[in-house]
Amino acid sequence: MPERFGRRIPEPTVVRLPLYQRVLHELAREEVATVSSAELAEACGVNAAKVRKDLSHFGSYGTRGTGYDVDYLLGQIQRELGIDRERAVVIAGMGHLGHALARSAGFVQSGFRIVGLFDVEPDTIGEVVAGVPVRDSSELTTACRSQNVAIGVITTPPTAAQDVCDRMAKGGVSAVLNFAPIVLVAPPSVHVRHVDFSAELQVLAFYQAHPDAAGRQEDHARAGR
Amino acid sequence: MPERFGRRIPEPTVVRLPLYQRVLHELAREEVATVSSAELAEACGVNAAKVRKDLSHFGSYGTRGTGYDVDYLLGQIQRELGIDRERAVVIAGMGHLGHALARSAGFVQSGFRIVGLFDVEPDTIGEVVAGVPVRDSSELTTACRSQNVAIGVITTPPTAAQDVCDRMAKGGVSAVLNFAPIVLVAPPSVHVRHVDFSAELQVLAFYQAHPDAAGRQEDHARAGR
DNA sequence: GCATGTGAAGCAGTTCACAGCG
DNA sequence: CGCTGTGAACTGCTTCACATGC
Repeated sequence: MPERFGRRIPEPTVVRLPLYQRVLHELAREEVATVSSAELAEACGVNAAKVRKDLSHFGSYGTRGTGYDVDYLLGQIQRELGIDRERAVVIAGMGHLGHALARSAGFVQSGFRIVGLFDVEPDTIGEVVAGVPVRDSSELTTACRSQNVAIGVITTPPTAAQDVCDRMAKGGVSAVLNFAPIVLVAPPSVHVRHVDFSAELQVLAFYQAHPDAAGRQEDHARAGR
Repeated sequence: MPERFGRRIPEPTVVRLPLYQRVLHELAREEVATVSSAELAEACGVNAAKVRKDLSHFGSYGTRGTGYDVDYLLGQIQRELGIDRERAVVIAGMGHLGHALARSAGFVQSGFRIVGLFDVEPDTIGEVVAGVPVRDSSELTTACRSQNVAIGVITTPPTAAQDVCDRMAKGGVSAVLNFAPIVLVAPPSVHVRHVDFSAELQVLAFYQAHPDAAGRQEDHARAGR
């Protein structure tokens, strides 16, 4: 077992945790009691050794000869992901994407609660989306501070994104999910992740233009069909 | 120079190409004539050596002592990304996210043209979004085939995603961008990329719960502020 | 002189393969 | 006997450092 605390988890492992979480959740709903690393790997489209190595970073949760107890493992992963405690989220930029995210089920499901929506358009301000009123972006910093916001989501146009990020950081937000196509500059205390649709499309386009250099398409299952 | 053709481009490099493309596009608009790898790296939040290595995979586009010609380099990258030719895209699942993507500027900008929208809800079918009528998902396969669709975008609920993916694959689509929280199984000829909002949030939550094991937050710039 | 292009070194994550244990 | 947990080997990306060339 790796020395607990001071434990340094590889980022690829962290990124796979939500995947394991979702699949285990599904198995739990199907009342499956135990899974082997091979079965879990199959369902996640990854390598079995990777699953075991990933899980081993957090301790020994399995039983040799049997596998992992689904409920217990699920609980451990959720604990690692900090899903037990609820986190306050704000969304800045209530265009189509902001609206879509505000109404999305995925947010609420995993302990994320939307406590604020922000925009600069007078027409949009005041509108109520998913039970939350849209406020003026100028209130962003104080709102984040007073409502103890953990995560800020940026769905503004790229020109406004840096400003909004600054306001969030100033309001004490320490994690930002950025959908604007721009490289954000943030203090080291703020963890930024970036999602870029058109970049994803361009990557797909690249592989279509270069079917030769496709490399292995990840180890995801892709049964003949 | 690496032997052209048979060239195998590392995936991390491919993923950075759209980033370089966007930043170069910006520089071109500002009428900047040349960039050094250091400047481009700074703007992209990556390491300068990485930029040079990435670009070197495609040939020698720079001038020693000077840097890279912005317009020329931009053109080369766009050619590599295959942005020159227009690609037909369909979106399946016209919920809030599907609507948002259909109206998104990012799609049209980079040579992606939406030629079809699909859903199963009778209320939604027939609606016209961004000038494109929503059709019944049962027409997906034939529509993909007849309109020579290159890329399929899946924004359906998770339960419908695999079915929709199968229909796309059957219709000759060779690239899929999946927003549904499910692991898709597709034939090897189909390249699948996955975007998962709530997974991203969970990753952020993990790092908040473990500020110790944050690792280096990428080499992205994060000036003191 | 200055910035590219690139071998070589370094490092991180993946995969193997098997000892250990239920 | 089966499956986990993990050292060791491997693979591949990143970073360094410098020769090369404008």
